[in-house]
Amino acid sequence: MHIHIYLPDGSVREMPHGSTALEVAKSISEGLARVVLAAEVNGEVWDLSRPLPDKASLKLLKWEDDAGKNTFWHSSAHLLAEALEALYPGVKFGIGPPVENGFYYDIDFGDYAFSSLDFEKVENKMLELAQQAYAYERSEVSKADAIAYFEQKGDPYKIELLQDLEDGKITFYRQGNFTDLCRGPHIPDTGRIKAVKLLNTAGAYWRGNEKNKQLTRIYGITFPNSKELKEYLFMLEEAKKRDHRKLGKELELFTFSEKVGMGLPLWLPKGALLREKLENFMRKAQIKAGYQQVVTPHIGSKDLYVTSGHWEKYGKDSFKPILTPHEGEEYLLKPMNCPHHCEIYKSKPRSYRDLPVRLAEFGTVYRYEMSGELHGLTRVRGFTQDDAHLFCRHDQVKEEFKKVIDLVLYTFNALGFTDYTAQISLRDPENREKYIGTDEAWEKAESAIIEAAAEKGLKTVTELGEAAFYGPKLDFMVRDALGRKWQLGTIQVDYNLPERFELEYTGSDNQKYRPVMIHRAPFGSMERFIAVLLEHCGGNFPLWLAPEQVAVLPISEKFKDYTQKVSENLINYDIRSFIDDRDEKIGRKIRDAEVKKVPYMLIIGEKEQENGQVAVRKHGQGDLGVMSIDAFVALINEESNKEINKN
RNA sequence: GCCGUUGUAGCUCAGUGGUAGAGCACUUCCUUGGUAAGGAAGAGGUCGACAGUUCAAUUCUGUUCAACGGCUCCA
Repeated sequence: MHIHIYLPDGSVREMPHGSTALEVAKSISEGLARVVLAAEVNGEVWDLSRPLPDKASLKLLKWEDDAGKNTFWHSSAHLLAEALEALYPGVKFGIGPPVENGFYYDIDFGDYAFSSLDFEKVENKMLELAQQAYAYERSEVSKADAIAYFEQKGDPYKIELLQDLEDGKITFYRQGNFTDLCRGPHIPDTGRIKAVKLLNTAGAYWRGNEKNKQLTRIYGITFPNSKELKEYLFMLEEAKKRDHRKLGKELELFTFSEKVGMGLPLWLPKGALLREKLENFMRKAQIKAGYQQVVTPHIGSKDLYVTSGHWEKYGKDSFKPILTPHEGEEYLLKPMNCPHHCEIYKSKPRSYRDLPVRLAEFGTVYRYEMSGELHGLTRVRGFTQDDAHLFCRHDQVKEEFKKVIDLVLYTFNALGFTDYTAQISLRDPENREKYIGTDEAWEKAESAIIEAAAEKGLKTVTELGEAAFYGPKLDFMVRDALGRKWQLGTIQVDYNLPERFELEYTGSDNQKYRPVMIHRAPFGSMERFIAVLLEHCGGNFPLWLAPEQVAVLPISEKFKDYTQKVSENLINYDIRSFIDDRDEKIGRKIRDAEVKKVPYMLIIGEKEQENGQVAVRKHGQGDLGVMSIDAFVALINEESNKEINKN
């Protein structure tokens, strides 16, 4: 009796009945058998030790495959649990899944405060257990037996998990002395794990619910060899160097002050200049796209937000209302610009001929974020949105949506973002009562977004249940230096606010109609965008954005007058520069300008003065030779123009 | 908000139950130097804040504030 196994290259292998994926690997080569971690059997990931069915399509998963890594890390989580059980008898186990970079296990340590000081001990224990090369053994158990096992062991979390599982589909995995409830699959044995590093600990609520007990989550990562671990740790160090909080301080872009308040960034001169450049870029693009700028106050009457529905839904996330001293009127620090813009729309009667009306504002908003949530510039309590609201007719929605996608892509392109994902967020079909608005309106909005994204050729992922309460949306997400995902640009359809504010326009038939509203912000917030941009370019801004474009470096004070002349020339051409006239050697001035990541340096000495030239040095590249001032100005202008207009 | 870690000079960080340290930055002086750190001197700290223990606390204990790593949330 033989079975037939189909391999990814199209070949078919004949194996004895009952053969496992590991045996298939061995039949190909011993080397392969040593590195294979798991098997994908008919699209499902399996242990290597399970007998294969006839006519199975088989893919052998190695470290290089994401599913292989996941299996490896999942097995590592079990190894961590085994080590913990050995070192801290009586600990209770939550869940221990693989994550993007490694794995974690949620542990109830009882009264013991587990901390990073314990890491080394646990790492050593893990390595010791790994060396025993215990096999991961799969067994099927009945629900009653499974519950009995954990009752006897005293693991209440596992019992809670078991309650939700269907009898007959429950499996245990055992390696060494440790048995865990687990769907699997796992790598063949612990011996594959050669390098172990625990990364950090964190509190995590059982099942992610704030009302439940908080467990200690231990994050770790493992590798099949120590070289890869070293490389990973090196990469982590490099990423830390790009952290926007570090670069923001070093490059003097922004700061925080306890006195001003947490989550409230202070923009230093260079950071403010950078923001201004980005705002001007967006303003110009928006004018081309037919937007009009408006300005609205930082506070608005509470009534405004009661009308918009935000008070009811997000009142707890706003700063508490401010009262006027005598009348006791209630005002909110504005958490949103849209209600204000609705009132601007209403300030005069609108005709169908006027639509779409596109109102834009760099609007600063204030939202209460929980203290533990604040994070550099990416999560703050006061921030400026590059906000705009488009009021249009139903038949214009899709077209407007597409134009906004164009604007977002133009922006990302100009700033060098190529690694982003577009997420379409739709309503949760199970929970329709969570949302404001009619089914009909929602269906129209959702199909408009899906069609617009498809026609623009966006690569998208669709998430059910991620929509805002008032409408579906399209978000653009990018990753920061440490791999964390951040939402930047957003486009949202809103059929709700026009209703609540009773917005109208007069149609060609002289009847009144409701416009549709589109909220959109290509940057999202200036703060978050700059944070991500800073990490993206590692502080080496494109020339057109660099707060300081040119450092003018005289070799000695003898060339003071000529240096001054060069500087005036640059100012005349709107090139941002500064003179370093300290009593230092030229090598020192160059070093300091390089560290500050100034794109260009001009070295001014006797030769340059005599010939009316400048010696040009480019950041990160070195000496470009001498040229006339005019030639340098042309070089700068050409480079900036090329950067902005690369679309 | 919750759990854990951290808090010493402008920055990066040593250190101690008995009057506080380094490097860089800063100030002054010397140096006038050609493509990534010239030399010397000086100034700078209520050791996050508030209590407690102690003859004595920056050090030990408690509380609090903030930052960091997560959880939860994100119009």
